[in-house]
Amino acid sequence: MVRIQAENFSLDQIWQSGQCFRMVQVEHKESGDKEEARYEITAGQRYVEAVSFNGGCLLSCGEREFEDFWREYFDLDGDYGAYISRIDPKDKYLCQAARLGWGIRILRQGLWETLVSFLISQQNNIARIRRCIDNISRKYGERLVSEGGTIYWGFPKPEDLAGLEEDELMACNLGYRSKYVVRAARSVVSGEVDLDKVKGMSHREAKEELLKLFGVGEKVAECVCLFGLHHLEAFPVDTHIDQALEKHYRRGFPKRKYKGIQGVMQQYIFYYELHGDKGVCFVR
DNA sequence: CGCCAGGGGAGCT
DNA sequence: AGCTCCCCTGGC
Repeated sequence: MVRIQAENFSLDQIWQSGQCFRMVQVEHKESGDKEEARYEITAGQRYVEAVSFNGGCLLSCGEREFEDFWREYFDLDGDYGAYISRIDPKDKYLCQAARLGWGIRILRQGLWETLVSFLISQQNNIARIRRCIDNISRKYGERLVSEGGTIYWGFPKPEDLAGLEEDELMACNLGYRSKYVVRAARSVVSGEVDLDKVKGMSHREAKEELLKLFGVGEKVAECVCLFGLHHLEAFPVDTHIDQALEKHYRRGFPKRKYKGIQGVMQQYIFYYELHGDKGVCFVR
């Protein structure tokens, strides 16, 4: 077991931020002041179970596995306090958003995995996105067993999907997005789009490269850059963000002020728009 | 059954 | 840049 107790880190908020569709909340208890939740997290070919409580969380892995993978995955070396301190105190809206989403981290998810996830995300709701990804993992991913004996499925690799018919993933409930995923897999396998090269590119270059893929537009490309490449300057604009900008930033979001970390601010806003009305505010 | 929304995109002008 | 049309499911 590894205990994570860091400033500006909340597993619950990360889950609620909806950036990872392979993080599943399996239990949620609330009694008085205490709040506790259990999660199953799959990333790439790895799996871990987690319990969150007021003040931190526990991971079901050893120190070695944690240092090897999860520390980076959760972006625990990022200084989110520094990001938050850059927020303009006069921007009450953003201050409040960050006050609510103080524990969000931009997870460092795998590039291919993120690409497929957000191809599936378009015109789709989060519950179904999760189901879709679970379906393709079960059908085309590798069956693996955790140290604790839990069976889980790794994320299918491009080669696992490139040979399918374009509509074959409809059986996994992807709907019309099936051909986006299959074509993306083919483009990657053929080398038409080299994901390893994309990893070394600037944000502008990477985005341009991703936009070559059928089914990848502006919004999906920015999401892939933010969550799959950790380009913190990426600023995905979906329907929620668009509405928020309309309401609070009539002259456009002041990206200059937050140069290099616009993506973090985007997450605070996104989270606030989705959960702000529920009054969710975990005690620090 | 119809209607519509769900973290858009392609293909036009 | 803005507009239309389109794709598939699930909920009502």
